[in-house]
Amino acid sequence: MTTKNQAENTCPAEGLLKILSGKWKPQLFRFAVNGAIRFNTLLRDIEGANKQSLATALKELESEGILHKVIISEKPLHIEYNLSEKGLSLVPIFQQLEGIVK
Amino acid sequence: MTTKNQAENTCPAEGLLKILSGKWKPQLFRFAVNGAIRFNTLLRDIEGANKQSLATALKELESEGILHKVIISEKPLHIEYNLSEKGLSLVPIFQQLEGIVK
DNA sequence: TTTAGTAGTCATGTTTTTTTGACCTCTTGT
DNA sequence: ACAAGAGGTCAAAAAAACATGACTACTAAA
Repeated sequence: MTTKNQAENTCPAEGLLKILSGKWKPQLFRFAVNGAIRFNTLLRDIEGANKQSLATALKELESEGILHKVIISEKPLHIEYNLSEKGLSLVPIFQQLEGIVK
Repeated sequence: MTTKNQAENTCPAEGLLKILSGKWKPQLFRFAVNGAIRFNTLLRDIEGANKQSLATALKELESEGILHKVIISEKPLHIEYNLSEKGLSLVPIFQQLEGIVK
């Protein structure tokens, strides 16, 4: 008995799962769901988080097209990260996952 | 501006995400979706996989209630892992994820 | 009795991820 | 001029995840 020779065996969801499960990523995602997020605010609000990891996480979520980096050129010029379309499409998935956890 | 003081900040989906994203886990899951899986068969069929990691992955998926370990006391006695109810409920989530990857 | 298959464990080593702490740039407030 | 906040980077260390190889126990066939 052989478990189907799906030799070329890369689960399509795998990459996305990895991206979403890195340290701090789920939190970042959740914060982003209810509004734009900013670096130093996150650093203050997520206890235990550190610059480097947040920077990496944001960069990865951005490069995966889940967050958009926006430079707000106003009075004290700052940077915001918003959920993209792709990011939004993940919301129901998180909700389902939360439903399953119970 | 403070990103909502959801100080006690554990994303409910986080644990599940982590469980699903460990090495070989997505593959194990996929194999399990189309039928019971067995240790040595997996070891042969998943190229690159090693005993230790498979054992750990199976154990974790089992302890999370995603797989059930079944001892088949037949002729040459062996062990099978099947998707549980919880495991089945993850199937649509994987499908959605696959739809998003594109 | 030796070999082969199933289903692992254990100790160890390597690799990858995360964390720490120092440093940098730019802008605004005092 | 200097401090303080925003938004980082870099090198190095610590921690977590993965891989390797040796070994175990049981069963069955040669």
